[in-house]
Amino acid sequence: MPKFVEVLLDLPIDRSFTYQIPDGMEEKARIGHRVVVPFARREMTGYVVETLDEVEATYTIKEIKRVIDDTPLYNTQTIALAEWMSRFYLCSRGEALSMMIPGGRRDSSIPALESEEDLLFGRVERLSDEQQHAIDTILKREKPMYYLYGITGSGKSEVFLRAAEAIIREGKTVIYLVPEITLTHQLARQVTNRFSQRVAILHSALTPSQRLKEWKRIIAGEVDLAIGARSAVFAPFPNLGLIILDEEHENSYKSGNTPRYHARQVAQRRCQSEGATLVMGSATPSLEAWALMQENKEVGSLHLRNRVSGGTMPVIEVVNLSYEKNLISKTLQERIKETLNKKKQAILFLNRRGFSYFFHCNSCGYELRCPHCAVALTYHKGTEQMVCHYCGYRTKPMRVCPECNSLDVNYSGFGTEMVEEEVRRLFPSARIARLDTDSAKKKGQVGKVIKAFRDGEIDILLGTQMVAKGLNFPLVELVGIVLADSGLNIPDFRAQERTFSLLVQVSGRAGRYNDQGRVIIQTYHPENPAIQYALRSDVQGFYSQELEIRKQTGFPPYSRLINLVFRGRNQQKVEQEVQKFSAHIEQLTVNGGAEVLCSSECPLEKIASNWRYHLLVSGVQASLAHHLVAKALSDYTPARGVYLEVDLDPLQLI
DNA sequence: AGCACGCCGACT
DNA sequence: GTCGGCGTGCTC
Repeated sequence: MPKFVEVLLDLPIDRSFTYQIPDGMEEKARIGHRVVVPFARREMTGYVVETLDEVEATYTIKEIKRVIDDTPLYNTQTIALAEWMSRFYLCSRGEALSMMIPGGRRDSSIPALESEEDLLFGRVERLSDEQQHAIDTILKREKPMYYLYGITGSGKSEVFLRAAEAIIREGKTVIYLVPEITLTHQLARQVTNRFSQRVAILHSALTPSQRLKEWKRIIAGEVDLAIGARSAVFAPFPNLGLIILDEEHENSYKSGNTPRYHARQVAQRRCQSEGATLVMGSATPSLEAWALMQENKEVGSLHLRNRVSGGTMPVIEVVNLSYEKNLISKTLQERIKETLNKKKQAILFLNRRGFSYFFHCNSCGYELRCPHCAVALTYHKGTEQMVCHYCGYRTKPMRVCPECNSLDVNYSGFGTEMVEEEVRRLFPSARIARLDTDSAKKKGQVGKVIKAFRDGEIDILLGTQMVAKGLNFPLVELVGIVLADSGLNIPDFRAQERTFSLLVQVSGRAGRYNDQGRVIIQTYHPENPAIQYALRSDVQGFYSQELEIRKQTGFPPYSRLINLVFRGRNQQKVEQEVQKFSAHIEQLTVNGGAEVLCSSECPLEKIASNWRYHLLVSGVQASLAHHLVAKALSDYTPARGVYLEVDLDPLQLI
């Protein structure tokens, strides 16, 4: 009977601590149980990862205070995954494990959108040849991963579900990952019906105790399929057969706090070590996934070309805003009028992101770009400089727009409020509602607006990113993208990819229930590749030229980026610390292959009275960048009051 | 991450 | 003389 245990704690130190098991507690203090332990004059929740019969110690070993769980919450496989995560994402094992276990640190995701989904679950339809071929290929499992690539409405969900059913019939289990926003009550109900209750729903709105209950059902073998967002990738199935990753391109698969894991990477790892198959799907794959598909080694590419339920693609028009007086162009005004006359609805989409922290021309939207990285420069008010956050290039902001000679250049921009005002002025009798992050803060507000819109009580819905996802409303005939450029100008090498993806996703949805679907893209740069390829629905064309650009500029997938963010109350101290670390890592950068690209203030240099500086490391070979940072971090602890966060494969540098 | 210990400045 | 700044080290 073991008398000692090794315990991991949710601390940024990567060590375990030894505790003694009090008499009579031996049965319950096993691997997989959470325990309460005394630790440096306080109590903490710990995770038992090992049991020991005897230990040699030069210190006095303390006793476990109490055991939390009656039955194990995790197994050696889970612990191994946490170990991998700590190595891969450069965090401690305790941080990784406590992030995986419910009741641990909360997963701070956005509250779920109460919209309904249109995945045609439950309805048994005849499969198309393409779908049948995809299912057959997946079930052969000749490759460890498959990518189901096809437009919205091509029946990806049905392929996923049939594959899941087949795997479950083999006695194995399935994890079905969806972006947070698509996991709705209706979707949950449909999946539950289809798999006759043997389903666990891991929703972010669940309380820790509800989440724990679902975990225990999974462990107890009462469940064949778990559906959920990002963190559902940790669902503790002992006999995992399949992981489905729907809408693979979605950024919400990447965690926003330490460890900043990506559900796709974790899923890959789990499938690899547990002998399961990974099936991903999207109409607009991430460039990383696309590159893997082209290689055709580990990822098998399955293309769904046709829409299952018919429905034509919408007519897409591009309007050049340069020749327009108003923010809402004559063409868009005309289309809105037509739509309203037909008693149909319109959605106006505005990508507001980024306008506040970069400098641009208010007349034509012109933006200063980095000559080395081809990304927009970020305006720093304090130093009156334009800075590239990938290579550190600096220059003075412009006084006159070089494109249109306008003097109206500054760092302010227009937001949803401004557009709303204009729309109200143009259509005084229309019923208009706004849906964005500000209005989403009020609880229940989002659901109310969406319901009203669905019930036809609103004519024009105005919104940001939020409306782009769940916008399947039968009465919508018109989608207007008020300013496609606002996404193109953000200082990010993925700006083109995101814009293209968004345009394709939005267009794909507009024609879903309706043969009259129309999409109007307003832009100052109609010649932009993202817009042009989206207009022609040329997905492959966009990816090949974008991959070429990434190759030339040395960005992912042709390199690995690691962003190290230092933050703290005291600006001087944080700055000093970055410089100190920069010198330290520079010294290790000897045989090349990986280098420090840039170390400077963050694009948003102060958040919640915390000063932020970052250091960006890049490696042509992923492992070289990883090794360099791991080595630099191995014998380093930041000064007091300075906190370091590691972001491996960052999606944005804010 | 916390929390105590310890060594230097300005205060009832 | 003490209160309190934050630099350093440790936690089984």
